[in-house]
Amino acid sequence: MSEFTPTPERQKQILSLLGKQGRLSVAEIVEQFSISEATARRDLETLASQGKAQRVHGGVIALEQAPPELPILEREGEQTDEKASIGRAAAERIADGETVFLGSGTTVLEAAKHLRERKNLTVITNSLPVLNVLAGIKDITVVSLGGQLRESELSFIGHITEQALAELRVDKVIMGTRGISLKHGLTNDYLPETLTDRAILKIGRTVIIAADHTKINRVATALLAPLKSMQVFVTDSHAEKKFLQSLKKLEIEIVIA
Amino acid sequence: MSEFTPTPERQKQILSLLGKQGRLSVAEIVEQFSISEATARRDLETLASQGKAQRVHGGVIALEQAPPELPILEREGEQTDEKASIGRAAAERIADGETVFLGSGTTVLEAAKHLRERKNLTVITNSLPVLNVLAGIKDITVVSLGGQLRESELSFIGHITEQALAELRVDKVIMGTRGISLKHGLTNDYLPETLTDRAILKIGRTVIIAADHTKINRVATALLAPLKSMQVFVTDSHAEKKFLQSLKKLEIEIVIA
DNA sequence: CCTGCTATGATTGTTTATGATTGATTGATG
DNA sequence: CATCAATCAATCATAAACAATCATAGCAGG
Repeated sequence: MSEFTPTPERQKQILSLLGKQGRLSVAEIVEQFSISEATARRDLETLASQGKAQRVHGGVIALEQAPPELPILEREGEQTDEKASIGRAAAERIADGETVFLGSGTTVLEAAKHLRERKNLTVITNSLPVLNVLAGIKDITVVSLGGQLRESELSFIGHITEQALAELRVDKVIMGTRGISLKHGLTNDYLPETLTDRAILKIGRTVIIAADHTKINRVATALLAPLKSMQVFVTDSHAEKKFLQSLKKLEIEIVIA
Repeated sequence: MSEFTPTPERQKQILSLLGKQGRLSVAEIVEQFSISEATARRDLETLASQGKAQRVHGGVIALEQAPPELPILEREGEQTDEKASIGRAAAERIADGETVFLGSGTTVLEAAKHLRERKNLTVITNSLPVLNVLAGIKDITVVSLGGQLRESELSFIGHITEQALAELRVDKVIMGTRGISLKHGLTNDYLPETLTDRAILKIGRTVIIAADHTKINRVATALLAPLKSMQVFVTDSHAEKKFLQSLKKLEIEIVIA
């Protein structure tokens, strides 16, 4: 893979780290990015001059942010790189002209970002962030399931959601999961969402599950569906080989992002 | 390998690679396509000048798609002050604990902003901006009608929307309008939305129409509803007195923001 | 065959990003 | 408030990346 990290890119990463941690020392940056102190300071100087961070002796601190950090936003940032490439790989399974359902979660959101250049696409979703990412894009018809907005995930669930699902069919479904294991299949951790998610799985001919390696062999509280309800599994290169082998035996296609 | 690749084709491939990796160094391109650095740079220059990639020292990075300015956002700014105070006045008609429907449009969006501090409120909406304004707020239950997203207004319309409406009833409806006249009543300018809007008017016991004075005596293309289907009209102080008098005779409550 | 055009690659001097060095500044600690 | 280690700004050196220029090869049209 490319180790090429241009300066603006690195500064963005610093900013993102800063957002997560609230503050960063020069030393931390030096270590994290393998750059000299001089460069680290120059980056901080740049960010400070752009008003994106506040410089202090020894490092930087994040600016006070007005909008309350929503859970889904907080979670963004963990395994960011993996999630981005998984999302990208999942998006590549979608062709121009198709109708696709996108579920909630940060990985799926990454996939949505990469669908913006598709032509003549119809996207159905129950995720508010996905709606925002795809709203107003030419050549993409966006359909939202309605329903009650679940705060933590910013996704719609409930009776209205399921009623809307009953009217729709799609070529492909891209969903995330909280846990995937050979024994328990796909699991979630919020029961009311499970009913909605099950309904979603049924409307697609091809189900693509996108999940980074930390989800593997993990079991969340609510059983969602057996493994065989998915056709494609997209994950990152840290995924345990043995697990992937077992999936292959179940005739599930494996994509390593 | 070693196929001849015409220049535009190669540039497309570079773009596609960039989409997958997020960033590309000149060196990577040189290697991948067996071309000289000069050519690689020329390609990147071309792509950058077309706005398809962002050039940085050492290579390029993928653009983060700056969401195109949406019509509704552009429209924000006209009569901003009036709309803000109309929105506030409309929001004041809503009490803690009520269930309210918010339609689309900038004036209603202003009302939504002022509902954020209400307790135990249930808000139903078909407007994406309203969803975003109220998402994740404690003490507010947010319910979205689903449906097809109408680009220009960022509102949901269509069959799914109306189906969801059939299941819901609210205490109060706050809506905007494109035109309001004594003779033609409330009018809109996009026919498919009209059906949805009519359905919305039916689910509320009290209908509050919020519209600045420029909408008065204006007639848009699609007839929406007669004046008597609204109970409260909120407008600004520039509204024509005679018009307001006539509304009062129809037992419509007038609120001047 | 020539002529002009385009894409390319090589060469050049210039600019940029970076890391090292140095002496100044800071702020913690006794 | 004096001391000292940490941190800093300023400067310089260097290697990588760059833009500009020119030369060449391939090709189209006359």
